[in-house]
Amino acid sequence: MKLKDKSEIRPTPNRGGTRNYDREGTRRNILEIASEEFALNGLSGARIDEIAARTRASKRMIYYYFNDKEGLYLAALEDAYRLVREGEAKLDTRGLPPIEALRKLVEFTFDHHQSHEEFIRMVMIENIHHGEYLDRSRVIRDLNARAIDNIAEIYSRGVEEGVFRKGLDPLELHWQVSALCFFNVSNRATFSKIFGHDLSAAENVGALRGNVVDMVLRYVTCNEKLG
Amino acid sequence: MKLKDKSEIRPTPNRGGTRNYDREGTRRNILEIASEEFALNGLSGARIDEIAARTRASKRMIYYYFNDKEGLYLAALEDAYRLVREGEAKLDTRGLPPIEALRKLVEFTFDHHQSHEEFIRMVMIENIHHGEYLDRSRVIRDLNARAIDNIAEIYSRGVEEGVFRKGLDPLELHWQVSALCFFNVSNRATFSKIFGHDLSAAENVGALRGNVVDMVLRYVTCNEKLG
DNA sequence: CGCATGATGTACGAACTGGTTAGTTCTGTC
DNA sequence: GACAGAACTAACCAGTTCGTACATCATGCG
Repeated sequence: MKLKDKSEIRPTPNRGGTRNYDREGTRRNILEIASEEFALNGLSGARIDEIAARTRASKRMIYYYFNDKEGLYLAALEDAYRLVREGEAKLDTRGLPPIEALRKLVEFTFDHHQSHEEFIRMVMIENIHHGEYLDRSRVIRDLNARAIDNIAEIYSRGVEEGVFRKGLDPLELHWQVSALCFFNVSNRATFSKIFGHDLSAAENVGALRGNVVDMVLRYVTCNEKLG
Repeated sequence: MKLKDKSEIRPTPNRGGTRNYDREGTRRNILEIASEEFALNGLSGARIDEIAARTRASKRMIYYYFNDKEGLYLAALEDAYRLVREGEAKLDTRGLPPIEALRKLVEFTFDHHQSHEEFIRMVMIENIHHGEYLDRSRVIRDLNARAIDNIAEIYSRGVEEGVFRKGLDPLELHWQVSALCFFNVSNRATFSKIFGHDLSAAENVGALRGNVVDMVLRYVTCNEKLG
């Protein structure tokens, strides 16, 4: 391993005047293009030359900022997680009654997955790699650790109030919601081609969304609470 | 270098006058190794040289039988689909009352996915490629066309008998079951690493399986029919 | 037998790809 | 305004990778 960026050892003397070319801008530009390419083509499928060509910077800059291809991939993966988790933080279910809170959470999760296909693809790609890069990233694990807090809180509130069944595992619940929201985006290509009917298409996705919510609510609520 | 002694070389009775050593055997051997490599590394990640090295045959034979890398990948994809669909054909729910039939179908689907990780990975990989190879394969589409018949039949029977709710779309139902069974395998790596708890591990998978069945049944059945 | 034909191995090469070398341009500082 | 060092580039390099040309071998048939 080589010397880490000296820029980190000596923070950029950025005070006052508009500093240098555009360190952060270049880095971001590279990262954005790289994210697109990795999400589209996978780790081994993406080409450094292609990324460099589409960048405002040069190929050498990629190695300058990210060391190697894997470093760039990891940065893209971290960025993808960061982006969606930041988006998720916008969901606020406090104050809502448990059933409404859960409904809102499922709808939000569904929509959020739906509108972040690039993230879904990165997660798929990372799973193909057995999560080995996620493993190397403390950042990502920290980022996700609390992804379950929300649903856990809603569930325990619902149990307290007697509207949710006892004995469910919040982690499993989170898992089930994720499954129903993730698959829709991840397997859209094969599913729609096989059945000749695209459930994730704009005109059908609403029905599916409603049924996913329905499925989760029927699963969690006590029977007599639902019509 | 394997000059098999001639006693071994007598497999297929070559009709039509053309002779052969073990045409079908060689083909299968290549295909099996290739399937492993593609499932493990993806289309761009897999290496023809590596596949050839692990094969009993030579690299030349791969091109002889499969033309190019994409041809080999497509053959591996088709084979993966063929294998699981053949396995699925073993499920027989005729005669069972609808609720039991659906339970059996979900359990079977869950287990089947669980025990065919290689297939799941191929489907993931194919989705990464936007289903473009599946698109080229009439074989696969034909193979899958009736994958939905079973659940559709069970559902309509259940509605007739008054135990299932009316108005659900069998295709959507199939989709929901698939989601709950697929995700478990496909996202195992990232999910378990993030939450430090592997829901798909042998000791936990039973609980999850039961809850998936439960979720589907609660969704489909009329309320008063379930405890 | 010997020739046509299909099956197989060996060796090689053109193009590609990740990564590096060597050098240039810009900027703040003294 | 000389200097140090950061930001940046073009050209290159070494190893890889898909694919092929060609020789070879086995067998059936005339």
